[in-house]
Amino acid sequence: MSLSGELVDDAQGPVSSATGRPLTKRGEATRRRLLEAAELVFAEQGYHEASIVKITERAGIGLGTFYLYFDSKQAIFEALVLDLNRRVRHSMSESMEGASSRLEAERAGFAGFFRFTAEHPALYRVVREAEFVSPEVLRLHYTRIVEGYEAGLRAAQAAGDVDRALDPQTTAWALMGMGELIGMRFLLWERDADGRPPSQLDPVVFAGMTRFIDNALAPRPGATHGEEQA
Amino acid sequence: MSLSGELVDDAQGPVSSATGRPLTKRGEATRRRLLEAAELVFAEQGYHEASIVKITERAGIGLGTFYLYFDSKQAIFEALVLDLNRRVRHSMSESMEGASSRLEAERAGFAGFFRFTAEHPALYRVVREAEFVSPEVLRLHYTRIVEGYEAGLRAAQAAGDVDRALDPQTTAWALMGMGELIGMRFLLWERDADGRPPSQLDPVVFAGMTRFIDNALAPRPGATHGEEQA
Amino acid sequence: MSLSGELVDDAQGPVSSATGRPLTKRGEATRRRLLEAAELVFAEQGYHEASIVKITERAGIGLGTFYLYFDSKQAIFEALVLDLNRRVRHSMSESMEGASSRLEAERAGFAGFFRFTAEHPALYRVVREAEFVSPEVLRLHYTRIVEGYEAGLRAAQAAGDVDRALDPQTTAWALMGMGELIGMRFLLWERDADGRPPSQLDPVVFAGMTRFIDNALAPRPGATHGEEQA
Amino acid sequence: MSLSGELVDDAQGPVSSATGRPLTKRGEATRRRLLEAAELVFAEQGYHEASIVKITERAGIGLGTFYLYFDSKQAIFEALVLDLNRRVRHSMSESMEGASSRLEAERAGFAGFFRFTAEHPALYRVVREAEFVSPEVLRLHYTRIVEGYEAGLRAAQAAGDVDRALDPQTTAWALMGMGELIGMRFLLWERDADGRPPSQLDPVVFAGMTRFIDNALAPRPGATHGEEQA
DNA sequence: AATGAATGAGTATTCATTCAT
DNA sequence: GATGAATGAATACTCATTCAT
Repeated sequence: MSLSGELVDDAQGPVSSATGRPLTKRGEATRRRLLEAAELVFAEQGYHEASIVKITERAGIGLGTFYLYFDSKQAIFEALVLDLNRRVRHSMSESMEGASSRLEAERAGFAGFFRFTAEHPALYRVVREAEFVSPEVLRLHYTRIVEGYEAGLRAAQAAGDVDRALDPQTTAWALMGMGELIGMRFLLWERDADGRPPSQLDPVVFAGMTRFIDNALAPRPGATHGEEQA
Repeated sequence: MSLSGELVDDAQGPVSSATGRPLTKRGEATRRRLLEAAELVFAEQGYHEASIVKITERAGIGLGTFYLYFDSKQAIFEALVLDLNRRVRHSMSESMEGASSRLEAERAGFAGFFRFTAEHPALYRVVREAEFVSPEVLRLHYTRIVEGYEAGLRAAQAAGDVDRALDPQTTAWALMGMGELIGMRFLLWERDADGRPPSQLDPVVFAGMTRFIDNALAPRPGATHGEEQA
Repeated sequence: MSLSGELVDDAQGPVSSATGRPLTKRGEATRRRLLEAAELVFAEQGYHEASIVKITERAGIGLGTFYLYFDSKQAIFEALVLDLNRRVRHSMSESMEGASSRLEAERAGFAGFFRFTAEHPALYRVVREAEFVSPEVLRLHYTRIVEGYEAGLRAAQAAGDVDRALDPQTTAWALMGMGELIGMRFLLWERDADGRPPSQLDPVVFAGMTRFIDNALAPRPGATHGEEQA
Repeated sequence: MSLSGELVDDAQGPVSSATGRPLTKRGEATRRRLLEAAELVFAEQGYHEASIVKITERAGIGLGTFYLYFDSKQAIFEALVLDLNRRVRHSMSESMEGASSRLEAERAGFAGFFRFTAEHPALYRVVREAEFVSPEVLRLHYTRIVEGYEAGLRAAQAAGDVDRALDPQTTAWALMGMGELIGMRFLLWERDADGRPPSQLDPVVFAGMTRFIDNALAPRPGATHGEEQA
């Protein structure tokens, strides 16, 4: 009911909301402009303050045109969350490429996450409001990111790079939570002398976080093999 | 603009919103009923779906009466967040009393946080929506909790119970984020076979989290004295 | 689904659409003004062209107030049809009082029907559009009137005043149809030299119709006893 | 204002709505498909719920193409009413052919009318809604049918087959009204055990109606020659 | 101290019609 | 001849807030 239509991730490319037909090149461009405008408007005003009129004005298209591409306000919101999710994960894996070690990769992933957060404050605000607008899509968002962490952790544990006594799922969610609140506090709330948001995390904070994560994940000499689990 | 009136925490007790006079005993009770109804309604429906009519009906009070106690919908929302914040911190310090060690206390604090979260899902939902409704009060909420963590961490570092290389502020926000997402994922999203939410954290998860925190905070043999800081 | 709420005919008096409570005297008056405005607006513009704003402006009350009394545009429409139905039947039975014979009463009933039609062209237009807006209420309208005719016919047949070979139900619907189209053609479509609608049926037409009905209903010498009936 | 363009009955065959030129054979077919689709859509949804998109989709034709054949939604509606009117009158005269007497013909005409009504419920719904969409075309519809009745009645009166005291015009409208309401009640509202509409009038009803008409029209021994008129 | 009738600004959504291709 | 993307005017309905009682 809540998810308008299915949650399929545009596997075969976007289609017209009215006719169900695949979009022409012109249509594709219009849809993209709507999504970009929506990102800005939702980020600035939040879901409820945002309005279709504001979005279409920002996109420079007619009001009615909106409904050729999205069924409803909720529908574009969900499409936007999924779109941002895809992009943040892309940003994270890009950062991780070429890392020399597991831990290095984990760190790089975080850096990618923070970079994206700083560049797209929308992601943050939009996702938090999703809790009430579209719980399913919110879960999808978190779960997809967490699954990436979790897979990395399991591999690192197998390789002996990460403490085997840690529960990978719990740990993955813990890392997700850390990233979220630290991004919120030190990127989104912070303002420099000119009142402008920082473009990257303060080095002290980043170092502190790295230390924290390194400590938490490092294999412990005493612990032999994950016997605490379950 | 956003904070209706000041954010003072009712230091001298609540006053009539209309006359500014302190409340009589009867008025006090009416105000309390409104806050309790608001907690339920906001938790179930979220800020925007909630309405003054729903709150007053739930409280068994006339619509007009509402404005004798609160200036606006936003005002009762802010009062509610502050109230919940006071109570969750109370729950945490209660849990920490009688802890034998610093680390023990930290763990107990987390347990108190999760207990409160499980018992008051309202806190969680209400706080997440506060981002858009009243950013100031949201910051106050997080900051107050984090300050507690941070003070504890500094003391523990001084006593040598916690790794001195960790930045206390960063670490405190990291812990807050962990608690928030783990509470969300494993308390609020989880459902047992009967579709009912769990009343406490799954032991595996709690153990995994404890291990994670213990690892992260434990003093490292190699590190001598916080020289990595800034 | 179509009938908003139930079709009960305000047996215990109208209630607030919002709270479900019975109306105060002031509320009662407001509701009456809305119904009167609705009769005019629906009659002039038809259901679809009519709008809540037009109705409330005509009634001289605020837009939002409308929804204190009716759940929707359809709801006031249905209430109006039922109200008009009650009144036309009242007008008909009033006309029939004191008729010296069965046939006389039947004729008087028709006269009452036409009088009401001439005074309330709304009835006619509103009812015809009801076919699409609220089929149930339309059926109720016709059925209630027809039942009156039918009961009269049965009694008259028993008394030997009406041809016993006639099927009372079919005959009742035939009479209803006659009345409707003759009212439409000779009252609602007709205009005098000044372009004004007539306030009563042209005597030629009324006489023609009376002759037609008298012929149709009069007991036939040849027919012995309603053996044609089902 | 209401009649889009003139009400001429396509006397010289349909023309392009855009160029005003007569249609090619291909164009003719497209126009016909549009009218057929319109009959279905208007009948199922009524005028206002119907939309050009629904009609063109049903016709398997591009949206823009519609305006090559009709100026507006109202224009196709009017064309449709006129088309149905032509066909119902055709159906009626077909039925009347070969009737042995005037009264027989009258009865056969009714049978034809009901047959058409049962087969084209569209006629009924579309016509009733026409009251608000296009009053002129509605009048044309009724008037054309009534004129047929009236002519027949005059001839029958001249031949002494019908009571000369009846006013032919009034009687014709009375018959029209009877047919309409009886068709509505016993064809369109009726459903058999399987919920399907009947394909013809119930014999009891038809017999009852025949008796009613026969009574009404039969020459009365007492009445000499229409002296009651005016 | 309490009430609830009245208000009207604000918003999502629909659809007939146009026009560039 | 045919198409369908784009348009924006129009409308039902909600709800925080006021105020007379």
